[in-house]
Amino acid sequence: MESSREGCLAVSERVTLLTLARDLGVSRATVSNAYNRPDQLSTALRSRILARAEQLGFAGPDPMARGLRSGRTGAVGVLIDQGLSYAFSDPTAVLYLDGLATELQGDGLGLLLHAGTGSRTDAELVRAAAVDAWVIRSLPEDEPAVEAAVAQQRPMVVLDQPDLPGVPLVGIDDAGGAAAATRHLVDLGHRAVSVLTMPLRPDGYQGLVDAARERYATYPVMRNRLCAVEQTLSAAGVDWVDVPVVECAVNDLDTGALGAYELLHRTPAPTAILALSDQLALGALRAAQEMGVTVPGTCSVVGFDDAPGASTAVPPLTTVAQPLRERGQAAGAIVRALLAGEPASTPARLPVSLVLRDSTAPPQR
Amino acid sequence: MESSREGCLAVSERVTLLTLARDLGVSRATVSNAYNRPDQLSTALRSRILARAEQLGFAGPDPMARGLRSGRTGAVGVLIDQGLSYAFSDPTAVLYLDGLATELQGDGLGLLLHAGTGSRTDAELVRAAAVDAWVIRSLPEDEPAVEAAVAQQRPMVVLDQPDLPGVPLVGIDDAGGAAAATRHLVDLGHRAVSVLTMPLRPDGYQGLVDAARERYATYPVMRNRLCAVEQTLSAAGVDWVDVPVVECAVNDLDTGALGAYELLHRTPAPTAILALSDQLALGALRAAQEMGVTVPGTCSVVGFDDAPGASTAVPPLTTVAQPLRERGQAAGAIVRALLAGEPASTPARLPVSLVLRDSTAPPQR
DNA sequence: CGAGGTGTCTGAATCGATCTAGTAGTAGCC
DNA sequence: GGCTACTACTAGATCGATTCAGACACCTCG
Repeated sequence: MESSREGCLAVSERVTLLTLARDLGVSRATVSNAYNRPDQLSTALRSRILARAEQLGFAGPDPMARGLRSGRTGAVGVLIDQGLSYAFSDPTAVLYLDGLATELQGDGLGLLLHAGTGSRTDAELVRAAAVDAWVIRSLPEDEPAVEAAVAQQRPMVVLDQPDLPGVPLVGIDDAGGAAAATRHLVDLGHRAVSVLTMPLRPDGYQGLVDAARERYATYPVMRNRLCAVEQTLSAAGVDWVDVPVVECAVNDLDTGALGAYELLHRTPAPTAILALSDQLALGALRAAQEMGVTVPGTCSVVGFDDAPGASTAVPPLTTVAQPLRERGQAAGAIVRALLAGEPASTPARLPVSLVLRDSTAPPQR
Repeated sequence: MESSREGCLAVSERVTLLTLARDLGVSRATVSNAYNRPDQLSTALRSRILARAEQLGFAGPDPMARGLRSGRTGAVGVLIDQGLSYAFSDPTAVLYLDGLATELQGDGLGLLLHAGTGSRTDAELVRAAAVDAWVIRSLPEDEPAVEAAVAQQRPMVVLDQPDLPGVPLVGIDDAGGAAAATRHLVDLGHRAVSVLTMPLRPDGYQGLVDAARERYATYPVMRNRLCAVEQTLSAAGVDWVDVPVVECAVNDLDTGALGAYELLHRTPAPTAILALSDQLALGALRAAQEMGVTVPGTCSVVGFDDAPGASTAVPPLTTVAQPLRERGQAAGAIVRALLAGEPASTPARLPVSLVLRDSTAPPQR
């Protein structure tokens, strides 16, 4: 018998498995088993251990030590772009996170959020993060934080972009969706189409996009969608050099409105604006309203995502619908599979569908 | 010299500090220093180590082991209620998280999100989470996950509720705000006031609140606000038993509308609805509109929070403004201080202010 | 009676780093 | 030469658990 006099709550030392074991005169292994393998000891001893642990203020095995030994932390790293404020303000991002969290919660996994804003320090944070797996959504191809995550050699899933070799990707048929939206406008008779795009590079650029910038965009999703738009328009006899493309530095309503102003002020005025996200499309609706441009009378507007808000916009937005929450769940399911040691059943790209509402119509003559 | 033949990328074994040290013929301490204390070794050796590490695919010291030894993980646990989907859909919660993240990002801390939904398994997750500190927002007093977090004996900060002994709390003057809003209605001449409240207990109850439920609410913030409303109305000569209070099971627009329907259908009809959150107030606006009740003509509506959306509502909402993002930042600052070993400078409750807009007016005669 | 089982519990190795104290080696200085 | 000062690096203890291979007692069955 050693010092520990009676059951007083000693303020001094930290209580560990060892402390508890000594106090009770059993081995560390037994105390560990009391927590992790109830079948390995008598229920009597187990409850004695648990009771004493409670008395001494022992909150259970140290998560860090346990993690080191067993190789699991119970956290999945989530890499988002632009910082949390942006991620939370983008409804499509919220739905993704929600789907992901829902899927992982069942396995007792929490989400460790980290931003990838292009800075070196982000990469440092990622390098130092103790997670079981990484889920990355919509980051540019050359993001340092992504490289840091890849270097950790842990299970990993990417949503949308970037496309990393050997890493399962959950994505949609971007080209198909963009083509369908474009074709819809073409079929209505539009030829003076303008395009509003999300960032092509994370450099804060706002304004008209030239061919070089388009070709060397580091966000492959936007590259693919733009490319599909170009092809579809070309096939309809519209020369791509005559199609103004404005890049919005931020994917939100205000910036979308800003970009739309620029497009609507050009001559000849566009008869249709094809926005590559609903946030931008909603911004375009607002800009049009403020400029007295009727939609779809004077100018049609098409979005992409079918985010919440698209259907209740005025007018309701014609857009390319994609399964937003389901994508998050799909990513979560792959993470679970990978952590369970199963091979990732990389799903095909999820299908999209054009939803026709009231923001598009044939051009006025 | 041992096996490791040349610089080939051995697929087989995991590379650790030790592997690398052996490979280079230096000690583990030196390799560790190459990463953590560049000043402790010659730059020549350091770059040799780093180069070789890159070759062997060593991504830096294992975060878990480092965490065990140094007692830091670089993650702050965030406990939210109702699951992520809800947290992300509530704009006040998003602003809080944004402020918190902003404040912590600088110190290289990530956010580990966990939900406290009242279930035992949540508590297990919390117990097993490797974090440096906990930040809790708006959970009931008897939440098991909270107890689990407290038991960990780590630095901790609470936002709004619950009020835990010895734990710094960032909050606002709830009673003052509620009293101001009530007084405003009273001063306008309202006597038939109805109240719409957020959950008093996390049991999903929806409907009229009786005295017992009000008294034994496990969400102290709502308890306090209701209490202030009661006192202010009593002082104005309105008997509290005549004031219908409807509890909404979820703090969102739809549920707020539901609650408002119930209130507006009662006789005598209220001349004013005091909603204890802006989400509920916005729901009330919608319900009123759908019922053909004009606001503020037939019925005034007051909110609480000044959330985004309050000022652009139709009509713009009179509400109690509180510094939403700043609260998150304040919580983050306290966490940083605690982690730095400084004592928490518990701030006084942050001030609120009544913002008068167009949703309130004197009652029609 | 001995072989085999079962239920409990222990000892010691191990996870992969950090950190303190300390050893060489070199240089400066009187 | 002898002393201090400084740089560059190392050995070994340590963080707090998990886990596997037994040890021991007791029971059962042929």
